Amino acid sequence: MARGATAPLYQQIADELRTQITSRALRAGAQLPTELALADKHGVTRATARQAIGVLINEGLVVSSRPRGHFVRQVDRMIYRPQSEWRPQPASPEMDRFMEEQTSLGREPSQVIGVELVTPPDEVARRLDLDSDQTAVVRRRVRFIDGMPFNTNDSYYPMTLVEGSPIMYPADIPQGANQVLTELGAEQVRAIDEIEVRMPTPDEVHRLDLSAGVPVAVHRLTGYTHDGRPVRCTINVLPGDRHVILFERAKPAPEHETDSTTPGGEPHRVDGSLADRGTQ
Amino acid sequence: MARGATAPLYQQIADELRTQITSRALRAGAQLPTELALADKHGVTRATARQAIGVLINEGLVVSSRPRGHFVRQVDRMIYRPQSEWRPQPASPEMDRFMEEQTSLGREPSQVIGVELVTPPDEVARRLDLDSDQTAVVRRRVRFIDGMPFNTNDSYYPMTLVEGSPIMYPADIPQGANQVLTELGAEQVRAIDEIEVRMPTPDEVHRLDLSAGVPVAVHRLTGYTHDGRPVRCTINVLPGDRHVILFERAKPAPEHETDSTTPGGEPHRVDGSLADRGTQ
DNA sequence: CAGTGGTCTAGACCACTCG
DNA sequence: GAGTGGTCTAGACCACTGT
Repeated sequence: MARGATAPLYQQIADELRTQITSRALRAGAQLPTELALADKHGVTRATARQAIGVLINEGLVVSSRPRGHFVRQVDRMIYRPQSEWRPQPASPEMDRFMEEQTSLGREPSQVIGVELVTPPDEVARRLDLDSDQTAVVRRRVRFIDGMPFNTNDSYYPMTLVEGSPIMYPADIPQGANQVLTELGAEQVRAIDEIEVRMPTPDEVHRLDLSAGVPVAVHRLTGYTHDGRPVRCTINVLPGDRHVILFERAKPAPEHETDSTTPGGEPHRVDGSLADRGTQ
Repeated sequence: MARGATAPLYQQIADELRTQITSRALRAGAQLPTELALADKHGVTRATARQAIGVLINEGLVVSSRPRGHFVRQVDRMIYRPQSEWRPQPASPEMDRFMEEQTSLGREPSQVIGVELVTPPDEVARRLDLDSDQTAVVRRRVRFIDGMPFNTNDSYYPMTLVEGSPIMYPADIPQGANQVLTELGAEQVRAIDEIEVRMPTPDEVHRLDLSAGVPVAVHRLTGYTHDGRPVRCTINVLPGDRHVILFERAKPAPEHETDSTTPGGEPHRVDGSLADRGTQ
């Protein structure tokens, strides 16, 4: 870079537009110059102007609203709080600050799409300790807010555990699935949350109505009973432009102190039996 | 879809290649057909074949290694565990299963890039309860694994708090920054983790050597003392193809039970003073 | 130096929406 | 019907890497 060589034309154009967007000269929702206007202004063909806009689209800064034009993306994220299943109210006053305003706008119940009996995908079977021939019950739903798809939510339960319970039926469970598990003698008292970040699959793009340049967070939740038996595995797909994931933590009771400045500590390579490998 | 209209040619080609990749007919690391070969095979021009490959690149499935060709992306994620600052060892046996193998491969200490005095960006000032004219100390680092940049880590502290302490100097802190805070009478006992997902900025692409189609998770950690004073704000940028974020949780001591099946509960719109708004 | 991908031009036609 | 973006062609030249 900057070694005498000049950047490609489309990058220069993209850089100029990006600067206008990040500096708010072009505000969220504003229309960009048309491809022809951009091409004229910079003395290039429309294809090159288009390539510049394509860069910004893939960065998630710009959306195309055909055939009206290109517009600066508007983002409006909602708080997603995995801990709310056990702690509906935040435990700390600090947490309240993150949630103090407009916490109740546009709520709609999530919609149960259906219940299926399946041989679970590998990633689920491993987490539920199921053999490849054992079946699981999956409740699939898509959550909507203001009529827009917001996230998907697939909860898997071992078939042997939930057979005959309300979990098997595609209706809302008024008392909540966790309460049903407790009544089945399999109260979920611990959980592990995994969060992975990637670009969506075409199927996810379709189900969640995602536009280009929007990554997703995949939140996998595995719930365990007191004696360490996995009883449920939930896979949530959260569009990146619609969510902030929030956790709150407290320092555990002191035994021996071990501190590190860097959160995350030393990374561990994911090669174990529970890890997903290969291409995405 | 499928309403008589046929998909664009480049989409058809992209679909065919994607199927080969997800079915492992084309394995991670394998080379794709050259653009010319693809064009010939499908009777289109090179530009169209190129457009098809571009789709897969932006989905993160394919990388270009110029001028050798295009290859199926190889992903290898490491575990990132925010809780390890307080709990170096997992609390539950289930957690061990996620970390049982090759936990120590390729470790290298993170590298302290520098310490600066700055007026913190808005997102940090809000979280640290600083006025816009108060300064903060920021320790910037990039973590490397096997010589590759792995994530960035910027920790901000209120200047008035850490003045004169080892936190001000760009050397490693053997006892850890948390211990220094404790010695300063500001022990961090609670924390809030925020995780946001988006495409990287050009600067992040450069610093982390990201290729196209790789989103990032932004992990913001705010640490609080016993009396609720924020004492540090860390912003980590984690490339999506290199990390899985892991949390473990236990059900809090029972008071009144309130269960919900859906983790995340009802989303809350992020409009508060701590939220970041607008474009990305 | 052969072969790859990266950039760019100069056209063309289409589908859709808005006035 | 005018104007927008979406798709596609048929070329051209360049930069870089491996042999």
